[in-house]
Amino acid sequence: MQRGTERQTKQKQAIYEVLCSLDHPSATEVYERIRTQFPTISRGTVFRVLGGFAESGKIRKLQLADTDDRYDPTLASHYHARCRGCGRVIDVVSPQAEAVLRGVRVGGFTVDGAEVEFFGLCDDCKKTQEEA
Amino acid sequence: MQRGTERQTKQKQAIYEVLCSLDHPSATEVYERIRTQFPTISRGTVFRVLGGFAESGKIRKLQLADTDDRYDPTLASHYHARCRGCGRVIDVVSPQAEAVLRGVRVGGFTVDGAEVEFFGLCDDCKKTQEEA
DNA sequence: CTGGATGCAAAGGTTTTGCACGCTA
DNA sequence: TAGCGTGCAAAACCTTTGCATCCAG
Repeated sequence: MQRGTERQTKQKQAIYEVLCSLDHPSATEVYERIRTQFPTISRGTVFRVLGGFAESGKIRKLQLADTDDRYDPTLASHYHARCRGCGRVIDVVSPQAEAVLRGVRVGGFTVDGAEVEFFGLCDDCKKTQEEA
Repeated sequence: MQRGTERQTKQKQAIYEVLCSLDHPSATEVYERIRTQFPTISRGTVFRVLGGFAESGKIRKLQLADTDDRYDPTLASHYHARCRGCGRVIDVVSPQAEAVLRGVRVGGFTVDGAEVEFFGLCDDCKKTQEEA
């Protein structure tokens, strides 16, 4: 009956820092990157730590279409836009959308949250596409 | 210069029917189910056919959080709610949310679509949880 | 007939797990 | 010192692919 005492370790700290320095990275990207300064860290640890952070609410886990899971250290409420061209993920803030979504009622179901993923093309990819 | 002539086969037909008879199934669920009436069908075929349907726009491919890809034969615009308890997926229709999301502008990005996933508990799971 | 569609099986890639050892508190 | 966290490696999963064969058009 002992409360899960979360322990502070260099690995956790490093993983969190790397996460913040990258842009919506996947677990593998964090792993690759952290490996440069922490050659012995294991994939399993990265997945476990990231998963733990997400579960405890310290970070967010993004499960977007057509790509592996990504992690986001930004906790403030926001959505995401994903470029169909380069896969880049951009943060989207829309208090208006938030308000409307919060008001949506689903029969036989109690809603307690919603995620939105926008699709489209970022300016760079759009330009490239137009040139072609 | 020959247009990709899509061929009609019993497998495709059966896969589509099974998809309609199940509730937002994953490719594996479709495979298991179809196997009862089509013992020799292969996993690869189910994935290929489902993927092809999705790409051609005949069905929708749902990539929801914490679960494998699911397929939805309903093309009319709608969103999805996923029960945290049993994982059940429920269709959600909200013209209002749709309208608002269509109006969202993202800097440096051209939005051409949006998906929404609601989270919560279905009545059954809510009841079960309250009893505990 | 012809080329797309299947079946089969093996490969791929991501995420999870079991275990023994190490290290934080 | 106790037991959570880590490293390592194998397992589990879902999905994709290569290739020979089959069959719809």
